[in-house]
Amino acid sequence: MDAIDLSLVELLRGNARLSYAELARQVGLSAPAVHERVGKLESSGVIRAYRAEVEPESVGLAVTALIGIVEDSTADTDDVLEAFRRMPEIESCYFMAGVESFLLKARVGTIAELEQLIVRLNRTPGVASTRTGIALSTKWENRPQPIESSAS
Amino acid sequence: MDAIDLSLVELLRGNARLSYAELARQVGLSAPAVHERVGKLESSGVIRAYRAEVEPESVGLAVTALIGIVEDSTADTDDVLEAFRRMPEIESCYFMAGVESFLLKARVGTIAELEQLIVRLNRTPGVASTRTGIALSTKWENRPQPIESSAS
DNA sequence: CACTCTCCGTGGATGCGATCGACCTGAGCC
DNA sequence: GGCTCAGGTCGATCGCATCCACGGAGAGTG
Repeated sequence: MDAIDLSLVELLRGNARLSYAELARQVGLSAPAVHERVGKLESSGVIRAYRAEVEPESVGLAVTALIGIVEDSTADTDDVLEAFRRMPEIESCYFMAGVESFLLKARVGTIAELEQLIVRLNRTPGVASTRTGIALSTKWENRPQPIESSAS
Repeated sequence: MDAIDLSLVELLRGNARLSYAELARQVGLSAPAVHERVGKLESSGVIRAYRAEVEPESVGLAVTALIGIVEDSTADTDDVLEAFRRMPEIESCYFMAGVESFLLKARVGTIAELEQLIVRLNRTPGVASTRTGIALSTKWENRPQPIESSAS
């Protein structure tokens, strides 16, 4: 991870569909050199995936909710996680410090579907309680932040 | 937005670097047809961006926090938003129902930087109080969910 | 110092993909 | 029927991705 790798990561965070030739121009190397560097960034796990960012409403996901989860005393955290993993509505899952062990971000089409999701969450073994907040609007999400030069 | 558009969106959510030729093979159209459809999806705002998803630690962002914001009675929500927008650490910003008007997801390098961010947030005009939860680990994030056939 | 090994690059060649323009076809409408 | 338009296909051209052979800088070693 030198300065050029950081530039490549930053460029691809801004636009994942840039061609290798274009990346090469931006960082001042040849296209094959860039190709190899990006390949290494991918296989070393620095770059995890390339994703199109989609307006959720236009694919029928109008409701966004953030849900805190309190585990009960019998909970096996791995089992709880596995149960969450099987619920496709849960887009993100953070393991938190504090009373609420997890914070989930879920997207569903309707409030009725959200209700069903919450019921399922509360029925999940190991879950003591849930606390749901509804997002009225998403001002922005996953905004890439400029990278400073300090990494492994 | 017909079924083919939905397939294209889903394919690109899974891998934003697929070539038009490959997309064309997957959906059973010619490459120019796919090119035109994707272009329309982009300009109509369904596809907002293409982003590389990066392991945060490897770009020096080891600390993730979720911060609830309570506005005070004098707050102008637009001004508060604008102030948040100028803080690059804030990756996502949701406007919420409930006592806490906003929920922010922030990423910083160190706990000390998080402390500074929280101080800045509390000093922001219109902000009455903040409540911060620290993510010990991110189990997953922005997982694309399979699309059902029902959209505009 | 000179040798060598390795890493990381460059340049050239080649086949595939992006992209443009010409043309085709079916639906809706007068 | 005949027009028009949206949305395809096909073919051609050019740029890009990708493979390969080669070269130079720096570290370790006699």
